[in-house]
Amino acid sequence: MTGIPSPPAIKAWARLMRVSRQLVERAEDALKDSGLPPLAWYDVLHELAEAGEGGLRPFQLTERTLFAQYNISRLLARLEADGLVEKLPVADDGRGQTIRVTDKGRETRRRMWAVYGRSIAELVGSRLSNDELDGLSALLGRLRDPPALE
Amino acid sequence: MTGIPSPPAIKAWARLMRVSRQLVERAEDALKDSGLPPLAWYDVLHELAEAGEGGLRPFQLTERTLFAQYNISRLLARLEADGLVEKLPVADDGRGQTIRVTDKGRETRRRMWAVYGRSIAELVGSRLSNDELDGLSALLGRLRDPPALE
DNA sequence: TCTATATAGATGCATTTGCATCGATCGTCA
DNA sequence: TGACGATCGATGCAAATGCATCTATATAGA
Repeated sequence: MTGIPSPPAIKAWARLMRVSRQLVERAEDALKDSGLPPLAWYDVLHELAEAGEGGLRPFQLTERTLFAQYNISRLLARLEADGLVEKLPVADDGRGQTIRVTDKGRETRRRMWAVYGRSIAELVGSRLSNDELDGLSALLGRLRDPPALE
Repeated sequence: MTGIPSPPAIKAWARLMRVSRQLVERAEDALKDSGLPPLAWYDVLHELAEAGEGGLRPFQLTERTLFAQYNISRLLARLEADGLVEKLPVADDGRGQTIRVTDKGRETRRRMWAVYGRSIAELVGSRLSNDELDGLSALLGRLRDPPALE
């Protein structure tokens, strides 16, 4: 019975695909134009900054960011090469490591946010009222996996 | 003044990014599990099927699908290698070509839709009412570029 | 304790993407 | 007509991604 999507479902899906791609592209372009790293770096730096001194394990980053494991592994290698994060051995698990953001990483994140935040404000904040934005968040929240109760 | 995004804007943006990535991933996985080509192929085959016998020029595909020019160029090469599309010289423009979907391409699209459509129905259609879906489409429509009047 | 299985993270290899640029043709304007 | 800039589409090369697999450590069970 749910085999064939209804026209409203198709339309909403199509818009979601198109708009999200467009917005990502715009935000990426803005970062590039400012000579800053791509969005993926921001996502990771953001998570690490929120985690604070304790840092995070790579597998925790894969959970929170939706990036694949091997993707995080190599992304962290690049971030480390740039001095934005540091890898620390973790005491009670010889397999693992803890990733902590460095001062330089924090600074990079700050500079990225100046550009990224402006993109968000322009692309989304200026086009919908706060009530509409809340409505959008609520609808999107229902599409999450697992479906949250909200 | 629009430099710093409001909290509702940030939340809506974050959900949009996360949900859209999650949904794409789910849909891609479903196609892969059925041994079918990726979503990008569907997008192109869909546009070409809609265009009918007249076909489309590659640059028209880049406009409609948001894929970069070089991306379309290589995607078409793969589709042609698989016999899903054919490239025809175009009479009044020696630089260009017309891309037309083949019967095999139409058949592949049909088989992809059986899976893709089910994903849409499950991931979106079954989670929101038709009114909610329409509301979502309307809100997303306001985020398009250029901002449509709707 | 010893073995089997699961988990953390890295990596070799193939494919895809991004970027810059190229060759070819078109359209415009002198 | 001839020259010049713009447009169409392809491609070489570097970087990123996907996939499968690997090593190392941890955990569970006999």
